Amino acid sequence: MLRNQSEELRALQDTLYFIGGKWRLPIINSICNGNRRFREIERSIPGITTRMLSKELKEMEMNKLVKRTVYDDSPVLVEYEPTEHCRSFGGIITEMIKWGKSHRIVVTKK
Amino acid sequence: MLRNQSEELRALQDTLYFIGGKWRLPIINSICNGNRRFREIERSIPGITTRMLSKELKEMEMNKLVKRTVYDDSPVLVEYEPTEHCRSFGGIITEMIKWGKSHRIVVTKK
DNA sequence: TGATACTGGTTACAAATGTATACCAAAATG
DNA sequence: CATTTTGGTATACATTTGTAACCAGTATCA
Repeated sequence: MLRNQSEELRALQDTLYFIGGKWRLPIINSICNGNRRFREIERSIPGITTRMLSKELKEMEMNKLVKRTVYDDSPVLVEYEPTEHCRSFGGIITEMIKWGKSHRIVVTKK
Repeated sequence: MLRNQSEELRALQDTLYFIGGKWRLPIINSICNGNRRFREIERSIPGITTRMLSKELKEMEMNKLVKRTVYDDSPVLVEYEPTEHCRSFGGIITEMIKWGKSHRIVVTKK
């Protein structure tokens, strides 16, 4: 065995820790696909609630995954933009979309 | 925009649903790396508890991700083997290991 | 001129999920 | 004969997630 398994496992667990729950990646995907406003992102992700989106966006801002800008026109306008860091999940997301597409029958059978 | 975004999002969410919590992928990884026995898998994943491993393995058996065999020598010997389905997560795991390795500094800084 | 809906969220409570810890019987090891 | 290993289970507790209502400010519609 040439690969360092425990190093790989640690990298895998780090990534999973960073990705966290079930909403982080869909949100990253939505924002990277061009959605910018709170309700726009919310509507683009079936099943998410205001509470979870709000919570995730806050954490993602702290982790420099998104940049939050408030335009103080009246009414106020809030915009979320992806950072480079945010886009670094592209490979993982692509692989997951690929898996989901080719296993759709299996998943929906349940 | 040529890609079908809502179809991709659905595929992504299906995959996330299937992967579930934070232990499924490390377990798949461990078993695909050759670990076969309960305590062996447990020891190979830092942080996991007996309860979570037991719970996950049960679900994974139902979802045909692993094959559980009981060899009734005395003492009893239980073996978990990966199925083809299990190995289909290879691409996702590889991408996650890649991400974890290249972002280690960022993650450990927290 | 109200009534309704949309903006970006917050709050309180319930349900689900995860963690910690102890425990089990049978067999092997020291 | 005491400890360790096997493959787990049971119980209690903590954390996370989901449900639902609500908020002020503005815009839209009849």
